[in-house]
Amino acid sequence: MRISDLSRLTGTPVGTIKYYLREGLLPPGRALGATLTLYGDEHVQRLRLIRALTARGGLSIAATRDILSAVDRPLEPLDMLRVVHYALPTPVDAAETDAIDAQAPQVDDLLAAMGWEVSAESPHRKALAASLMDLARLGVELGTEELQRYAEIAAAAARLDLDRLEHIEDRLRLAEHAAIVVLLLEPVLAVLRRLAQEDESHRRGAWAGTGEVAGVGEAAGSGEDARAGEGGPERER
Amino acid sequence: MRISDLSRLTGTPVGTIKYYLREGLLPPGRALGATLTLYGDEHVQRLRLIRALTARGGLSIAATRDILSAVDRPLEPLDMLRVVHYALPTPVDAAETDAIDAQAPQVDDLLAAMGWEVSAESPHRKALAASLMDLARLGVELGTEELQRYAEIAAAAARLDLDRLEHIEDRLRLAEHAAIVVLLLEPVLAVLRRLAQEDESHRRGAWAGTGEVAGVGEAAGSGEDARAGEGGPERER
DNA sequence: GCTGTTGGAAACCTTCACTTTCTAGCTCAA
DNA sequence: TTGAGCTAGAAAGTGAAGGTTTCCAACAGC
Repeated sequence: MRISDLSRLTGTPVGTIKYYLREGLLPPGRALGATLTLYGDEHVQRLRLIRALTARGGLSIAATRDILSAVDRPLEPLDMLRVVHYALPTPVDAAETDAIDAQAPQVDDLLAAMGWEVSAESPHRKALAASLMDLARLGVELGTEELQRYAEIAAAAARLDLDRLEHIEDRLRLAEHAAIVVLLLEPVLAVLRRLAQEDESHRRGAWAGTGEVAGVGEAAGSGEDARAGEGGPERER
Repeated sequence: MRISDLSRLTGTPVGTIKYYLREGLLPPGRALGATLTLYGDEHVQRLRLIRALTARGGLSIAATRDILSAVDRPLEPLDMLRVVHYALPTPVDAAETDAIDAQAPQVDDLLAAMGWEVSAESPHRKALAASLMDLARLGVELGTEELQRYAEIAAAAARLDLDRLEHIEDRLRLAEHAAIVVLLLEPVLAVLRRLAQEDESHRRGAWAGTGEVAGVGEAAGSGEDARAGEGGPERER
């Protein structure tokens, strides 16, 4: 197919496709002449992956390129995961290294307590320390015990994640799936958590207090609504 | 304290503080003259919250403003959660409404199966549908059953989240904590999941095949003794 | 042959989150 | 009381990111 077909099939403007080609996110097609280059189904799939990683996953073009280039190398699953993990943006302010390092023991303790085997160089150690520092500064102390409970939840998610990969034989398909599972299931989990938060706060209606609602009418900025199906506290577990 | 003190205490440049004032993220200080305005501890705390939400949570200035303005209204916990949820960016391409709506039944089924009570207008319904659409297009079908397992994990997280809020009496503190718990615990959970993924893939070493590592860094800390099963949550399986 | 598409490069655009610059007034130590 | 150094507030500028537009010559396909 030609570039216009690719554009039509994926809903991506031709200009954008050219941009991705230029940036090396999308491999070049098969050039048949000065004005004709053909693309295949793999380009369609790749383009969808690019859009999902950038638009949904919020990855930058550079991070996406790193991850895609890793996906194209047939790595061991473990290496694949590491490459994907390392390519991920971990916003850690260089100016705050000291304050962040102060949280490192708590991270080490957690990993030890969970019995997790994690490379000493994993960027996620620092990322976790940075988040804990933020929380501490804001007066929110996550106790060891509570952190462990979240860690167990994360472990359960990770087991499900890896279950999805376990049966895949083909290396390249595995690599692509690893990237998808790691990166695109994260927004899924995040949104499920928010939905669950809403339900859970309905369930705990009693705790919500008695009051009628103050001035909620003008919800901030965007979409507002009246409280639709408000069930109230009559709900069992 | 004056603006320079505020700057020093939080590590935020004066210019940036002025910018936040201008954008309405930070309430104005107490003006004592044409060139002297005093700020208090609440400004320090607010500034830290702004930095955490933007730098760590990745929120835009506009979303942060929405959330902060909600935090300043003493709402019911339930309303607070809703306002925070609604202010969140949910990247849903308007051009794809049709394809997204096609996934709505699956979302409804999930909510019904989980017994979750969620407002019909919740933006997260569409957000979830959009993610499922992406995954489907990429050839990753999340079966109902598997989706439910993730949903249970999310529910467990949500229960922990709300546990943190339950005992808070003061409305304004509660509002702030709700925002923190919803928004800043998300990166924590995400990073814990990644750490757990690494551990889990080590655990499944057999599946990883035999191979030595291609080109990527040091082998992950192999000879560690730290995996004491003590104290911490014992792993089953 | 005529109309429309393509490849490739370069210039351009928009948004975001700050930064810089400027003016004029004020504070405070010497 | 003087002058070096804040300070408020507005306006303009910056740099990165992620495209988008504009060209043009070379085809493609009817």
